[in-house]
Amino acid sequence: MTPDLFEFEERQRCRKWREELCPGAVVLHGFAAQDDTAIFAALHGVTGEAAFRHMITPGGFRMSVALTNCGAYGWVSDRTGYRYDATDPESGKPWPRMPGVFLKLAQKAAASAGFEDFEPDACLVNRYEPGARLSLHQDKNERDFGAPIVSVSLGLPAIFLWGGLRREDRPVRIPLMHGDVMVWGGPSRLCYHGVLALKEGNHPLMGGYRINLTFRKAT
DNA sequence: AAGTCGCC
DNA sequence: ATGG
Repeated sequence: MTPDLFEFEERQRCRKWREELCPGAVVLHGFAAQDDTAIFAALHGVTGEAAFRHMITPGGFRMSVALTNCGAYGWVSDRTGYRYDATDPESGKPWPRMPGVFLKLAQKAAASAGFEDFEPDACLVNRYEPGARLSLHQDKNERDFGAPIVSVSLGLPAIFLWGGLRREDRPVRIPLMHGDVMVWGGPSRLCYHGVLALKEGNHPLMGGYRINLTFRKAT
């Protein structure tokens, strides 16, 4: 198959995905770029209180992505399962409070995508190093799927995988760069998604990492 | 179960 | 290298 034909078919698939599989998902290119130094400073505050760690999946595997949380609730995984917890299992203390710059950014992005009054109570902070990946999954540990998901990309670029509502739906590849924000909710709230293994690189602000902030209403 | 592997 |  020629590259042109491949690109044409990929475009067709993207259109089908937008219109049929995941309506309501939005990519806001560069939306967070202007705030990146403030976000970076706030991030240091959060990770100083609750360090990145590699959680264990119920299957007993170590996740390649390191994560921590801020906000009233944090997403945790161990051999017993996935859940939201108000305390950090590493320290027994509450998660760091959600920085104002995080909350405002999430609310502004949600509103831009048509979701007014987004009140996230959980912010997952994912750190990808080269080789780290996230296989296809749904965000479904939240109590109420009425609220959207807001996902902020910082640092090294990554290829995001956007699937449909069924695991068998072949994902579309979406390149995400520093400052890009994705919002999905409504009919696309439970779409499968993942991230391909991160490539090596250097970013002026984030160095050799990709940081992803994911805002959710957990309760 | 948000993982990894071997095989094709 | 990629994907089932």
